[in-house]
Amino acid sequence: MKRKITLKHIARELDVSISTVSKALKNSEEISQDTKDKVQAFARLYNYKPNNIAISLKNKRTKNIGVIVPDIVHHFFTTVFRGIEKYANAKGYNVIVCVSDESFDKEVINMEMLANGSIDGFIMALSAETQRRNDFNHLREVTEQGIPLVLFDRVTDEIRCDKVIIDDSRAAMEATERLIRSGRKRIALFTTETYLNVSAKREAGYRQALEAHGLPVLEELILRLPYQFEEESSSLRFFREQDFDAVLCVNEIFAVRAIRLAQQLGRRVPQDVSFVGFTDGLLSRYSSPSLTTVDQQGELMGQAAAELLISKVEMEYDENDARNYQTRIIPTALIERESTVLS
Amino acid sequence: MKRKITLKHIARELDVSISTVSKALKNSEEISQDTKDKVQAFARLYNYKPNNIAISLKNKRTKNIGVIVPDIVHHFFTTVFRGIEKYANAKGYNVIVCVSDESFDKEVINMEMLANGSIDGFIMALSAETQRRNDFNHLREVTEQGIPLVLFDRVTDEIRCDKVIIDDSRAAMEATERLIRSGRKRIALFTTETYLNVSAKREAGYRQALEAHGLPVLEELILRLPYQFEEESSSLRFFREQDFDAVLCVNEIFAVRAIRLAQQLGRRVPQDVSFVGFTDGLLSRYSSPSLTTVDQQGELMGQAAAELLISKVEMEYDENDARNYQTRIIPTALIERESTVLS
DNA sequence: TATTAACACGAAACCGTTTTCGTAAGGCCG
DNA sequence: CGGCCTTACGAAAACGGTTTCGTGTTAATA
Repeated sequence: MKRKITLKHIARELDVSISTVSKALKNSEEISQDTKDKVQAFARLYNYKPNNIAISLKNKRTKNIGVIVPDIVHHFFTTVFRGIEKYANAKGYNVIVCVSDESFDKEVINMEMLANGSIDGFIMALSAETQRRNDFNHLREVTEQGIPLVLFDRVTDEIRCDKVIIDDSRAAMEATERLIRSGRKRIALFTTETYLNVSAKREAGYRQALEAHGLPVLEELILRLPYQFEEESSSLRFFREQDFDAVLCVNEIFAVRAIRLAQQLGRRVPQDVSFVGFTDGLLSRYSSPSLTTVDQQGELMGQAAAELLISKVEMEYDENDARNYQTRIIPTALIERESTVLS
Repeated sequence: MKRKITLKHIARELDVSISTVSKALKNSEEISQDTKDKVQAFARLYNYKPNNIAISLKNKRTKNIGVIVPDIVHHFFTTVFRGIEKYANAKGYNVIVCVSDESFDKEVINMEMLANGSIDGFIMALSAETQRRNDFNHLREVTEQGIPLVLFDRVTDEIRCDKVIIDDSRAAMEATERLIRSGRKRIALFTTETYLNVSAKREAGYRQALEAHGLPVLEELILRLPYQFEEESSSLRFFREQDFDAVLCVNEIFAVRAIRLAQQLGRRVPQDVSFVGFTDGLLSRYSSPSLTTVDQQGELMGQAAAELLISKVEMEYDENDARNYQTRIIPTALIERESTVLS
């Protein structure tokens, strides 16, 4: 086993001091060319690489960023992660991922673990439970310590920090308008039961669109489903009891499941009922009929979040103090597919 | 901004030495109860938490594990990751994720970045390019340094280390037999064009099953598709020119796309053609007809990989040297859904 | 020849811990 | 009263780097 070689080893072997080795490897002016050549050759030969941990301790910079997401087996979050990872990697940063599993406690524990020097900053989307409890002390603690924080998608107004979101309400509004313009009159909304900021905003957009076009907002056409549900009884009942000609769903799973149900009940999609979802994942693309959906452009969000974070991390203290927090809004796009009739 | 407090601060404030503070916080016998109370109270008050980096440097243990996967927007890899993360977190480890993007170079760079002290061990699935080039020097380098390595799913025989895989060939064989038993005679195989170990093994299993049941292996019934393809022309041609009554696909995307195509061409699924895929993702579950598929149990794989790695990491040097490398085979299960006729 | 500047390098502090070892003070015993 | 053992703590080394500052040697200059 070839143990990792350190400056000390090189110094001893070449009979010079550690400082000389360190400087020689950085091509310092202070060191004679002879010595530099000797040291560099030796280092190359034994494949010397400085120890990241030691450097982190010295610089008080880890070149790691912490990402906390509610779930990782989730198309949207993985696309965001991809955007983060790409940008971070290009900037020489590594990414530590923690999954909160939608749990407040796990979110807190993970943050605390990472906040003790492991990372230079956080990028995160709040867990459902955190949003429900409205308790953000763990975030406040971190920002008060001067650790940069960027929130994305699932954000809160309670915390002052950089944020990256889509305009959920606007996207929902446009999606709803798309349905209205194609002649739909009784548009249902399938949303989540648990409290999520984004769901609330999408619902607001839906209501706005209906009102703006003089359509009544019918509460009985709003179906609230558990985030992860097994059987279809409640949606089935909804299909049986309600009369509607289009559905806006706050995610693609709701949409695809609803389409299946509609088809099983003999409704033609999109002729009898048309559907629009959120999140442009594999399901939207490959289900049949394929799903018209709001593309949240996760990769762009991730990249924007990483940009904001790293710029804050690398900023000198003075300018950082200016507290010029940004909220970046990533544009969305409605991707038209077979689940809506082309008007 | 409340800066992080260190042992030194506490020591200065309480007018004791750093060593005393350190020992007092660890409840050492050496320190009087009075002093311990004083120190602990102060530490709690100022929310002292030891600096992870300093501890890592001292212990030569980072409590980080490095995970390198070819892709993260990918159902199977995320389930594996979930398994890793859960187990690792429970054991007090954090996970640094790097995406090789199926590129050899990125894989090498990522490994080198992490190998210089950032992590205690690696869990990885090889990139397609690495498998094609058959170049594993970066892995060898890491293991020679004594850094534990666990390979999963995309593994190689060239490297001696722990491995976690499914029995791909057996799973493919069983899936094929399932089709044969339901009376299918001309079974096609849709596999990847690029060289992947797992695809090769699945193909072998497919061939074995046919031969075992006295069916001819028809090379023209094997379609090799690019890993990520846009348009369907080659599969379309295949559907037009070949005669088959079942298809085994090496992943769920190939399967779902093929099913769509079949339906568009007027074939009934599963009556005229039945399909079996690999990977039990959202697509398999929610497409219509839903897809019969081989569940690779990614979460179990991830957990097994993390178990193996952490046990090696925490093992004392002596026992580690025994070189008792394991290859764990995670059982697969064929999940029967609507794309095959129930026999 | 004395002064000085340039050169090339080393000593030491520092980042924040842990841990070994040394030691001052106090009490007990003979 | 001297020796010894506890008790309770501090000094210092160590982990692996970076960086500031000091210094010995040499060569150029006055």
